[in-house]
Amino acid sequence: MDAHACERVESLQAELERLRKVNENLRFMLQVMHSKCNIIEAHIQEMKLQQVGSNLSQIGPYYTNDIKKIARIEVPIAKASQIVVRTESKDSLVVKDGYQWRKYGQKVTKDNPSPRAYFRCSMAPTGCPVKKKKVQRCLEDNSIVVATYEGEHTHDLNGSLRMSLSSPPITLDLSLSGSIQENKRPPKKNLCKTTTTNSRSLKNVWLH
DNA sequence: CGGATTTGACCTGCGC
DNA sequence: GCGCAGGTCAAATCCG
Ligand SMILES: [Zn+2]
Repeated sequence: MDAHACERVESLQAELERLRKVNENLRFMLQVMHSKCNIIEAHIQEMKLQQVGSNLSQIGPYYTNDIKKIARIEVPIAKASQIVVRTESKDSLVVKDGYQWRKYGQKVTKDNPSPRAYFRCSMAPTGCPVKKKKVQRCLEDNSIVVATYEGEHTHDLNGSLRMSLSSPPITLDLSLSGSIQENKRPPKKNLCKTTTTNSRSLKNVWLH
């Protein structure tokens, strides 16, 4: 065996690993782009519906079915924010993001082989209109989780989690809580906090 | 013992 | 109406 061959094999393995990581990042970014596209599509729909609604109201009274439809379609658009989170291949579908959620359901969907989990805020009697939906595993990459939040908390993240900020075994929360504390979710801005595409700091992305 | 999770049952909108 | 697909409820169970 030449040392040449061994060396070449090693370098090729290193290259393979590097490319694997690159591929991982690209998958993540693709997921982010997909989510953004969904959001843009939703906005276009909303604008269309507004136009149609105004036209119809100009023309005259229309049926309550249409009103119900429009309301049902428009309401989820109004209050929905997504976050694309990269986890470290944990099965734990239980998200610890600084708030405390209570899981109330889980269903498998038609298109996604992995189930979708539903959460509610643990402080419902404290007046907290929230609904949370979460689906994981973008069909092959089990390290990507897309969480969709609906509604906003009225309470701060008191009452519980004071996680260590160093390196907890659960991977996906510290950067998230930081973004919550800092970004504070501007109410009507399309700004997405995308962590830089540098090398490893690509963790999660807030979309709105 | 109290709260969270699990998980099948149940409900509801929607298309046929 | 019927059936499907997705969303929610609630009894049972788990876990500290
Ligand atoms: Zn809350």
